[in-house]
Amino acid sequence: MRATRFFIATLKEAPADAEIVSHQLMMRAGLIRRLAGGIYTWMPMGLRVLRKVEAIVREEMNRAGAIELLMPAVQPFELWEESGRGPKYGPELLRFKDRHQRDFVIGPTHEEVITDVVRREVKSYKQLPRHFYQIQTKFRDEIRPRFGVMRGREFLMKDGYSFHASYEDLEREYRNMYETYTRIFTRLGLKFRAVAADTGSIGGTGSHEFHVLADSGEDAIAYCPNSDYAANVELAEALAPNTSRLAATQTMQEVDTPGKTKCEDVSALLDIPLQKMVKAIAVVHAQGSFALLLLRGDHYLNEIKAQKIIGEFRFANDEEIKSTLGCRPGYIGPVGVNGVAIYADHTVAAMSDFVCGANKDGFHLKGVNFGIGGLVDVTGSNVADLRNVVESDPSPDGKGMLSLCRGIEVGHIFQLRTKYAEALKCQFIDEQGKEQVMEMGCYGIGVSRIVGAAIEQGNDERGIVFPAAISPFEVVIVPMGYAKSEVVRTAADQLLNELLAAEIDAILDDRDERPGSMFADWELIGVPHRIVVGERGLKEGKLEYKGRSDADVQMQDIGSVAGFIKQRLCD
RNA sequence: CGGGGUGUAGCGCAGCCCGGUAGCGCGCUUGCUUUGGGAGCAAGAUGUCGAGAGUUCGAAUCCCUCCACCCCGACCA
Repeated sequence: MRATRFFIATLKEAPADAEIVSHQLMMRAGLIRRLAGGIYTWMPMGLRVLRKVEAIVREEMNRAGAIELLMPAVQPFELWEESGRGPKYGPELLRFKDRHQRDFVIGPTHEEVITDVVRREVKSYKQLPRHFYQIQTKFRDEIRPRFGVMRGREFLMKDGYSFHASYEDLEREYRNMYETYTRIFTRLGLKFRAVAADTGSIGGTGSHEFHVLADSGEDAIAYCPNSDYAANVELAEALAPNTSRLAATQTMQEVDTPGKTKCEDVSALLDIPLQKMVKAIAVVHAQGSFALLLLRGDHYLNEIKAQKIIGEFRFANDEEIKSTLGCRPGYIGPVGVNGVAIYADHTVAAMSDFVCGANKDGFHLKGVNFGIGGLVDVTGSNVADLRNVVESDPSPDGKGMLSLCRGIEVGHIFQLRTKYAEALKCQFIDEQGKEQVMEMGCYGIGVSRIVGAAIEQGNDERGIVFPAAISPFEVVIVPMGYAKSEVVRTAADQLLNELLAAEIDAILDDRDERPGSMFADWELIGVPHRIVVGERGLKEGKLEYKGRSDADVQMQDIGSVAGFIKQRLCD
């Protein structure tokens, strides 16, 4: 490829609406342009990246035995009524009517359509198992599209659906996909981690998310460095402490803490460690009853866990707190409250001689103990895992301590079991001639999101640092004075031909720009390898090589460059 | 949807409070010079000031309505 025949659309400044680095860099490098909220054009440079990701995904899916097909983006709404998902999906499902006033949707996912295909085409156990997948544009009318291509409304996704005669076979395919996804993300050159995910109503161990690790990721992940345990912090279990509660040694005492409404402030004022503090969070149940959730001073509430224990709730507002407890938020405590349910985190239940709010503005209590002086003891179902795990909590698999990191969800595999097959009557005849409902799995990869995630993971002050596998070009040739110097022009043209002949995806920047702006452009775009052709080096029969993240250049003999690059790309 | 904010040239912004000539930087066009890290000089082009209605002799500026976009919260690849 030659730059003058391609389309390079770099920008010095990023549009103001691009918030995170990957979005800014994708705009600046001319990979994408915005059409409407959450809807982007993939410019030629960006499309090359997208296609490379797609190709790797396709290759590995095919190798894993999945069969590609392509389903319509437009689906009749009836199918969604049949599966019962129409109402549940709600406004995220983009609906419209055709000229005959028939209801249609633009597909946000394809469980219904694929199940409809399979229920019509697959009748016998002899045709099972089958795994169909497609790489296709989806539309989800997100409440808040943001982060460019990472949470767009229109996006490219690989979605696969497998059908089985037995649960055992579904499990086999699930493991197959776990391994396939691992291969895909490895080939893409990304740092990633598979984490256990919520399986909702279906339960079991049947769901994993694949996260690209990046500090800016939206999800917090807890993992054990000594084992393969990893889970979304939303799910990661905080084990109950294995030490039992110590006997009380102090008597309860009111202390003056004017203006100190945060655990950290009270801890500093009283010179008592945060780990001896208890915070109480006031919530209101769906039925209207009040409850207090007790957490250690340095821990944070996990709303998902709490919801599972106490049911739907919302946070109490200031007036409700005032009228029920008689104080402002910041001074809430569990002592002397009547008719208010108290739920304690495991850690809190094992505490003694602690500090908490006095339910009186400007005061806290110290030397507080469960079962003494107006504080009921907490036992049984009122003690639960209510908090987010923190760094160095014990790993639930008992193999060491947890570490935390952040990730971007780019893949999700799920054992659907018979949820859709049942609703849509997707059945087959088994060996005994009996009609059975198929077991299903589904497996998604956010293809366009991967591009954003890769950039989020690989960038520096100069721009994108692409893994070679998905860079728009593998090598760029930057000539010094292409228009002026015939030696340079000849050498550059010849090198381009050599690289292309060696099946290296190379581009020659023949724009005759000033060197500075060519260097800046290609560093912004993130091409991993660069060769400079200049009269200076040519005199000695040498070309200059620099890797995108290298500190220095190195000189290579003109004849050995193609081989050298080939070697680099294999590393 | 709730809360906050922004719409002025392709991009980044000033002007708005206090109404009166539409402005800056980058980019773009032309010419000359320059050519190993986003060049210099000179000359140009580009705007329904988000849309509509209103107040006024006069509105980018004040008032109202709408629209779009962004940020913070509940979803997901």
